[in-house]
Amino acid sequence: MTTSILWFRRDLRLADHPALLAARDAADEVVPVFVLDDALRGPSGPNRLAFLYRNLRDLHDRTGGALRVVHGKPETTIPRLARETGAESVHVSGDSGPYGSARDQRVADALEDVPLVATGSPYGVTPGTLTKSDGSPYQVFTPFLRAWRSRGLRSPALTPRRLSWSDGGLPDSGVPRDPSTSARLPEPGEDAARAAWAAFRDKDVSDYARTRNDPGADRTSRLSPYLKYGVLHPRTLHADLGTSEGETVFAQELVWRDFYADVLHHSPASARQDLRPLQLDYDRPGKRFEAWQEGRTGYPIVDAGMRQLLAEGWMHNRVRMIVASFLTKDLHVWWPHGARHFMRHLVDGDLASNQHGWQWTAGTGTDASPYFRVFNPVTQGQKFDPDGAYIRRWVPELRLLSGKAIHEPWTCEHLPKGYPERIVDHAAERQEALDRYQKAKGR
DNA sequence: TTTTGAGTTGTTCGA
DNA sequence: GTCGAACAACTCAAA
Repeated sequence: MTTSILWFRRDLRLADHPALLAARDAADEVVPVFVLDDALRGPSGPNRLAFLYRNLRDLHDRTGGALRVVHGKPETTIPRLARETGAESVHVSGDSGPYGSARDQRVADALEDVPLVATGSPYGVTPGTLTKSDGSPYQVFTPFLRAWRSRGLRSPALTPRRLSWSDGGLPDSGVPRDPSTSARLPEPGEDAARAAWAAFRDKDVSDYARTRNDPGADRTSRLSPYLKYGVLHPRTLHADLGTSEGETVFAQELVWRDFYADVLHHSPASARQDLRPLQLDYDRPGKRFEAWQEGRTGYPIVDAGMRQLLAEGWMHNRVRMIVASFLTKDLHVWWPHGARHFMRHLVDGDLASNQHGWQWTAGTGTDASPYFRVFNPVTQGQKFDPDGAYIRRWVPELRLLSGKAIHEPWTCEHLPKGYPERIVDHAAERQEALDRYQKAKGR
């Protein structure tokens, strides 16, 4: 009897899983394991951790109770598990992130004679594989998208009909208790993920090109938490998509994930620093930063978004841009402060998408918005939440305001009870942001 | 080799 | 109200 280990990381599913097939083909029985790595648990925050644990319980059930969840450093636990189970190979989905790639190298070294076999990745195209004709990485999305499309779609991996899971004789200490969180998190598990995808595909994707920017309608796919942990693979989604306008736009949104993962793969330091330093003068995060975190800025669309983040561990993408612009351009705070707050709370917090989404807004990233593109929180609200449905949902103090006043409550004779004054004047701070940029340009 | 045009997500101002 | 211009600098691919 031969044994292989399937080490799950960001691929918590059994369907469309190439590394799972590789593990099965390599041995008679497969021992599924997951390592709770403190280096990753620390920055995850309770929302993402709770969602992770719930998905691990689903995976435990799906593997007939064979999944073993172990604590410790991967470079010590994986070799130990390989010894204890007598595994002849360890299989993973590749990880090209700054932490993951270094970790996998350490594990491969520590495993010595037992090969660590990487098959596939959490992305439609493995980061690092699409390059320009001169071999250098793409800096701009649209050429990346063209290259992505011309490469062609890969077919989903078959789901094995029979698979001999084994616990390898290892003790089952179970999945830890969920950390305490009051956020309403999405339903965990592969069935829930596939149901969410089917519902979106059958209904909302047809009108996605139009409705995706309407936070009140709330008709985006909400699949990001499943994609983050690989409960769904983007390849599965691409394979199901047709060529209508909505489907094309949605597919393109999925490619953004691949693009940003590719950028981070080539510039790992950009997770913590400016990809393209601007040398701007920034303000230290203080009281205003706290007001932003808590949704008390006095700008309704900003406060609605920040409160949704705390309540759901998720924020509509249009609003993510608005609140990011507010922090970086109106409060002049360096983007990593905002990105860290997002990563603490987001249930979908993907390092590449989050850090580079922030850098796009801040103007320090690849394909960055020009410095003069400063979002106006009032006009953004009027344009994308015209009847104020989104604001009313998240800022109850403003529920009774008329459609027009809800984006500018300070124009009312009395500010509604409990709602704060504006912490800054947008017009003045916009000018301040432009002035600071002009100053930095001379450096 | 050089040139040219287009490039996720915006705002303001003045005609 | 509507519309075009201006607001940089750089990447990339096609001509």
